[in-house]
Amino acid sequence: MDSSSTEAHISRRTTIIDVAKMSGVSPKTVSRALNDEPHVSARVRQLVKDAAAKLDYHPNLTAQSLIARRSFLIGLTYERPSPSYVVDLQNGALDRMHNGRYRLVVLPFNHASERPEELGKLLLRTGLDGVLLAPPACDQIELLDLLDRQGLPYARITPQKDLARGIVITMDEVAAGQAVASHVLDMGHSRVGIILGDPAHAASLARLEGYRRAFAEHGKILDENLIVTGDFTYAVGYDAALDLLRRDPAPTAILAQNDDMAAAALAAARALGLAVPDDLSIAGFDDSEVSRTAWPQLTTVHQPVSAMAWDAADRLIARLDATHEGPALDQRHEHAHALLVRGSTAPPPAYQE
Amino acid sequence: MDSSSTEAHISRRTTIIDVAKMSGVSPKTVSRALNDEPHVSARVRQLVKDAAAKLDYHPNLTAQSLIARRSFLIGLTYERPSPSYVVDLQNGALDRMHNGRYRLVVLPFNHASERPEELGKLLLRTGLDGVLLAPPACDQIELLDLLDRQGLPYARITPQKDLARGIVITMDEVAAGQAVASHVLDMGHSRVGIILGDPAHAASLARLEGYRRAFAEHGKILDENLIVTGDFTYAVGYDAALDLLRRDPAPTAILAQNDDMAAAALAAARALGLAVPDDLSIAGFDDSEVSRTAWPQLTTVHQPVSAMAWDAADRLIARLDATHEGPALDQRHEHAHALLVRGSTAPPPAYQE
DNA sequence: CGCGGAACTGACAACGTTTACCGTCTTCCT
DNA sequence: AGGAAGACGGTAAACGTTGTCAGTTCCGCG
Repeated sequence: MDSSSTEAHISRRTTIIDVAKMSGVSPKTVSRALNDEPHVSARVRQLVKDAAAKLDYHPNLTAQSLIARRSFLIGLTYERPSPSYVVDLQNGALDRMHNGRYRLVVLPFNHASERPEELGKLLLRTGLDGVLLAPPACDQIELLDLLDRQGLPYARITPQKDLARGIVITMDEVAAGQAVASHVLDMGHSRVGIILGDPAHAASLARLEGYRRAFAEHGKILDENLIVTGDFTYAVGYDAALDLLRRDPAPTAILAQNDDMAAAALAAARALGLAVPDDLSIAGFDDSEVSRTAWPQLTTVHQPVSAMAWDAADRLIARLDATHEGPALDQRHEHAHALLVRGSTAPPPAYQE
Repeated sequence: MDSSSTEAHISRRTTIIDVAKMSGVSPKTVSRALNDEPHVSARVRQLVKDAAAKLDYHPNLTAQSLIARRSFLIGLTYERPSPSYVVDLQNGALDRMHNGRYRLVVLPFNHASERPEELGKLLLRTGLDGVLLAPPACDQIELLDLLDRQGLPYARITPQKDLARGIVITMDEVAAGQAVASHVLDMGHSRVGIILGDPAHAASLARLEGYRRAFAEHGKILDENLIVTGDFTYAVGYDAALDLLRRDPAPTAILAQNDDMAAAALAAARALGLAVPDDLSIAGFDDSEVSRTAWPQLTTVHQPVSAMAWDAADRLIARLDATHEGPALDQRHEHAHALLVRGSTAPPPAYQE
């Protein structure tokens, strides 16, 4: 009647002993055969593998971990960014781990900057072999100190500070910011509103620095009053955009530091009756899904999130699998950004014929 | 010079033995003290805790797992759905596990319907205690058979078939489909185009059944020629919408089976010069992020993904933590949908004054 | 002053696998 | 025939923790 009652029986998982008995060899030979070690004849190896298959035997990972002194768990920690960013990170990392022995544990953690040691405790408590640190955790020096002290290896994805520390996967945020700003300035815009991301992310300031360089390069002045602070979320971005657009005179272009906030600016513009890109140009950042599903599609900067996560996982795993005498691996790798010009940017109204 | 050379030293993790030595009691007592078990005097308990804190001691989870015969790992498997759906699932499940001993391992797997036993092998090989199955894996009977045979507990999120099997968290997809279709029909639409999701997801057909009921209820005919098949992705949804909108006469409303495809329909409508909702009404499904960041915001059906994932994790954990003699828990839980009427739907052109 | 019982503590085995070391028995080569 | 290399098994130990059980201490009470 109750299907769960059947499993109340002795449902002991099959162990290596069972396989040994079935194939008529010693447990140790089973181990050797299944792990493709030498000193096993082809006949016995096949015998063992058949028996294992028939019994649906899967070696107990926990026991293997205990003896290997590794959990084969890699953590990924991030802080409420946009869903597509998270998924890109995960997919990149998982793609690298595919068919490996490692498993990916997700560990979102908010407000890492305010309580780094709490995050550190979480990471330690989780029993990881290594951890992938996305912004802003990758820039929490206190956290890095703790991890170093406890000997937990980490790979940092797009950190902005202390770039000599640990495995570092970067993108030149300054150059990326400069590229998108130059694009807008090239088209003739001068009054440019800026919606910053979360100030806790060092990337926000790096991108702003890029904007400044573009302005300097073009001999134009970046109006500090047109810089407002967001936090990478749509809701706050919407208010920030409304704030900017109600200025007099209003900016003719808005640079948002991620696509979600750019999409919010798009909505704010529509609410005020402004056409994009004819009345107002909007550029985002990240090349996330929303930049493609928005209308018009957003001009943005492609951030190779998946590729960086892949790389981070790759180097972290290389580090974990390295025999300790091996030569130090190069710890740093820089990825290229790419400006994607789409439909949300155009010359300012005055310039149109 | 090379910072990694320092860790080549004996960086043995601190064990319970170290704590025992430091506090001058037996390892067993340390274990008891730290786990807040009885039979330890307050004095000794404090002594041990102090020593543990001073040594930054964290018990080895692997060893604990070995003896508990549990890995404290819960898997989540899903198949390339929209990022916000994945993130909602994860957040819901993680929210339940917060501060528990369980950890969430993500296991995306594509084309589960074509090779269920491969997915099963992956789940088994990963050493999980239990697994959360999102669509369409939750409806792969072959997979459920394999998991049952191996005794791996699972919770199914919004399955459509075999609802008596395992832990089942459902939403009435038929009723949800009926609700959104009724909304559109109520406003006076008759020529309604439909963009189905991936046919491998049983939910696609359930929602369609709901549409049919709404049409029947309103005494209207659902034109089978206006049903096109998508796969839940934006790109395919775009082509499907273009296909529908080029019919003569074109539909005055489109029901898309998820928000991504609805956003694509929005873009397709704009490409053809149609205004939404004045010329064309569009409704989505899921209440995902894109339904809020699109413009106009999409009328959609809220699917309580996070809440369902929370529930799935909750019941799965209850099952895992249950002493085997405990009474059978209720295995089924149904969540309510909610129709969200937003800006993308309005009466058809002929009805407007 | 001794006794019963509760409270506390520790020795030992166990979880399932791999590693180490050594011994035996084939097999095949010269 | 002698010898060497390869194949395999036995036994023991290890990984770090907790369950079992027996032992010790401490207390109040007769």
